[in-house]
Amino acid sequence: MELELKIKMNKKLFLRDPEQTELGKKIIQYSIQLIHKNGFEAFTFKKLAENIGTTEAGIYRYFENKHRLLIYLTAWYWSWLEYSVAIHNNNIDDPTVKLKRIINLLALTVEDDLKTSHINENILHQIVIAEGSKAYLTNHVSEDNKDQLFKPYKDLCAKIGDIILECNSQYKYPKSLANTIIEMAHFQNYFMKYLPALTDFGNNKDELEIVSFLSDLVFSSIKQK
Amino acid sequence: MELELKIKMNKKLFLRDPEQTELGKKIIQYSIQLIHKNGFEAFTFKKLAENIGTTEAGIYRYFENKHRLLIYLTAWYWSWLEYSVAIHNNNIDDPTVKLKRIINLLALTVEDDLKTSHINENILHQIVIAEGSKAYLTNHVSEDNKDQLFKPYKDLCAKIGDIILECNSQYKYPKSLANTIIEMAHFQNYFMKYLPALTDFGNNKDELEIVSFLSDLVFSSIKQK
DNA sequence: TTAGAATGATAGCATTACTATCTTTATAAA
DNA sequence: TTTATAAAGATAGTAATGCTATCATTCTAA
Repeated sequence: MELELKIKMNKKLFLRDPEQTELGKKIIQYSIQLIHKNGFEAFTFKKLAENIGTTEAGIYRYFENKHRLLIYLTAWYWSWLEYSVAIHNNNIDDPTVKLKRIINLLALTVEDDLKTSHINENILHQIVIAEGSKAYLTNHVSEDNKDQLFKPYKDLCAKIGDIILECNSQYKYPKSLANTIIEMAHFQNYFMKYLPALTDFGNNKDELEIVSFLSDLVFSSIKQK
Repeated sequence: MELELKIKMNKKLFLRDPEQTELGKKIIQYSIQLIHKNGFEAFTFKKLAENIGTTEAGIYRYFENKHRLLIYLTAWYWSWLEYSVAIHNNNIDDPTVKLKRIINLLALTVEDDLKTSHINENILHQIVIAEGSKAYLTNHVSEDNKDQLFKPYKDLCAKIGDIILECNSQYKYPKSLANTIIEMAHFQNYFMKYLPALTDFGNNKDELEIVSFLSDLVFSSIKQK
């Protein structure tokens, strides 16, 4: 059985839908590689075009600019993660267990999903860790937000927030705690790798320690007094 | 009584010390204004030079590039905040009180410190909220870290971590919790302003709610079982 | 008075971030 | 079979960005 997974993306994210053509898929595939390799600042459409074997103008037919492409990639990732969370929490009733699984999904190394042949989720996860916040930390965040570009991120936060409320319906900050889990899963991972003095995880660089930290943080917060 | 406060900065942050000359101080002063106004991406040395009434090449004598200037500004801010924390917690014994005051300093609107005439701390705080993480979210974070460019941030984290341990010497993640407080104070502020659906603070946009959220998060985590 | 440091003025250059246009190729309907 | 039309290729061009270099001027401190 061979399955293929397609995520429906907001049309404002692109000029031409990259999922619909071979070149489009290559743009996604190679941009993930390149951004991961050189970082978002050093990434240009010219270099991407050279890697793919097409022209700069060709890329511009799909994405307005590299920032839009970054938003596309992160939005795709959050959508995929929400789907992934749904799968992993299927048939689970205990909200505590659900929350723990979410923390695992956020903090542990992601495996490549074979149902999306041109997207390497493992690398995309690393991009989201290192570059993800740049998607919304811009001067045009409000306009982008009006265009619903951050909806997948918000949706995931909302879902996690609901599970937090399932754990404790009295807890006052489910959404803020949800985005704290997400952001901190990524920040601790980044700090552990590149600025280890900022964390308590020493040099063993074990992602399970991040899970422990986050679990402790979350469950002590939402447990009833 | 008129006081002046000077913060000693790591020499690798600049080519020529901006605190030593009039032009240098103007670079700091106007870069804060411009980055705040247009965002870091749209900020260029050319525009800065035009605003100051000097030339692009003149700015390059002080800073290697705009990213170094951003690191300088954030590093300066963290140093100033550590000093500010020290002042506010002077003569306080109860570590719980100290921690609460730190959360207030991080999450509430900062007032301009008149002891630093060319730096508007209120605006700089807003820059650190919106652009601060870009200082270390780069491909050259490790080299920059070797040059100690992030020391002020680390120092502040370490100080906060120590106070967390004063509250509960058994708590396992003082440093990670410290950077969580710092980052989340800023992220919640940013989300409240620009992506309010992500938070539980509704439309009243009261920074005191962030203080409540963070206090709840921190003190439920470190309270002994 | 004179050497050194800082600044001003100007030039130049490779790269980036696009936009435009024209041609070719593939596909699918008339 | 012809004929639209959509996608891609090829090429050019342009303003802005991110620098570096040089030479002249001013200002200050020995």
